Amino acid sequence: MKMPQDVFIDYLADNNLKITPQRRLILETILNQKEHLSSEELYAKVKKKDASVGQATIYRTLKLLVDADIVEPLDFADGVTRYEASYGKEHHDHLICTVCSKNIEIMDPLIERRQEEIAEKHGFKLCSHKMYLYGICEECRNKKL
Amino acid sequence: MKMPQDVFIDYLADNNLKITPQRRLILETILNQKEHLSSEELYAKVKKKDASVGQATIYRTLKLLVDADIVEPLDFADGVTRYEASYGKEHHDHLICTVCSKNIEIMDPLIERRQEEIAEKHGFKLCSHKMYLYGICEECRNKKL
DNA sequence: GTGATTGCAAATGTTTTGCAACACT
DNA sequence: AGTGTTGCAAAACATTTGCAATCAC
Repeated sequence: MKMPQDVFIDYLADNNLKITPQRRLILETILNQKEHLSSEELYAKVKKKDASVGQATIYRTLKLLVDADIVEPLDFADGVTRYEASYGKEHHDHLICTVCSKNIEIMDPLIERRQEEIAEKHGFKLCSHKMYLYGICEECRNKKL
Repeated sequence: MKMPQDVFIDYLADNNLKITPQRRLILETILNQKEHLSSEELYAKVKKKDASVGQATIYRTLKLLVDADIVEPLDFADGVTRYEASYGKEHHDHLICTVCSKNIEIMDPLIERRQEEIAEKHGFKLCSHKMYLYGICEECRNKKL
């Protein structure tokens, strides 16, 4: 299995784009991160390593990484797009606490299979899907009492 | 089954809010609409009936309608929130053609139940969920050949 | 009459874009 | 050298908010 870095390099080469220190740094920063970072949060982390990097470069590089299928945009319905390194990882969905933003990764073959069936039934060839479950976690429910 | 209009009136009364021509008009406009309107599109439709209504009133009223469980916000991940009248209608998800944007409403009790189970397993009380299936419809696949 | 509501314009917050300077190949 | 890239600031975009005038009850 290729490293994400190499996938990126290949993607850039294939599209006549250039490998730059900023692009390397931004990808490294995402890869070293367990959590789902917003562009703003990523910007802060990148700045710690190189204060000269601009916001715009973050956005532009994220777009490339998404396009290269290395990173996936997530929508937790709080107004910001978050990103996670997805290359080489198994697909999963998210269960999100709407109070504390706790985020659990879920994987359910039964649902995955059913989604395929539904798409097929309607004559669709499924490309991708997004599923977000929003709820309140046990901790937060107990806090309220 | 109560009419959505009456649900709204009750909701307003319960919260010491007032019934205004603008609020009536906005609800009517959404109810008369089959498609999923963005705030912008709704604004345009409302203006045709009463040009004096402001954007802000659209947003404020949409918030009320969502809160009253009459209308549901949809997120098709294209930067705009869309809305659909949901009161009295069964919950459904969306199957979207990424080529022609065709949009099919789907309903699958099996998936719904499974979602509940997954949430419960993790100690969550499920509030809502979003599921979007993205694929290419038969028509668009045939066009390509 | 009183408090909620409105339209407007200004503010907000995220993401995008134009541009001149600069860097990768 | 030449095209792609960068940082900056300004722009764009959807949405929210402050406020004085107005309206519903």
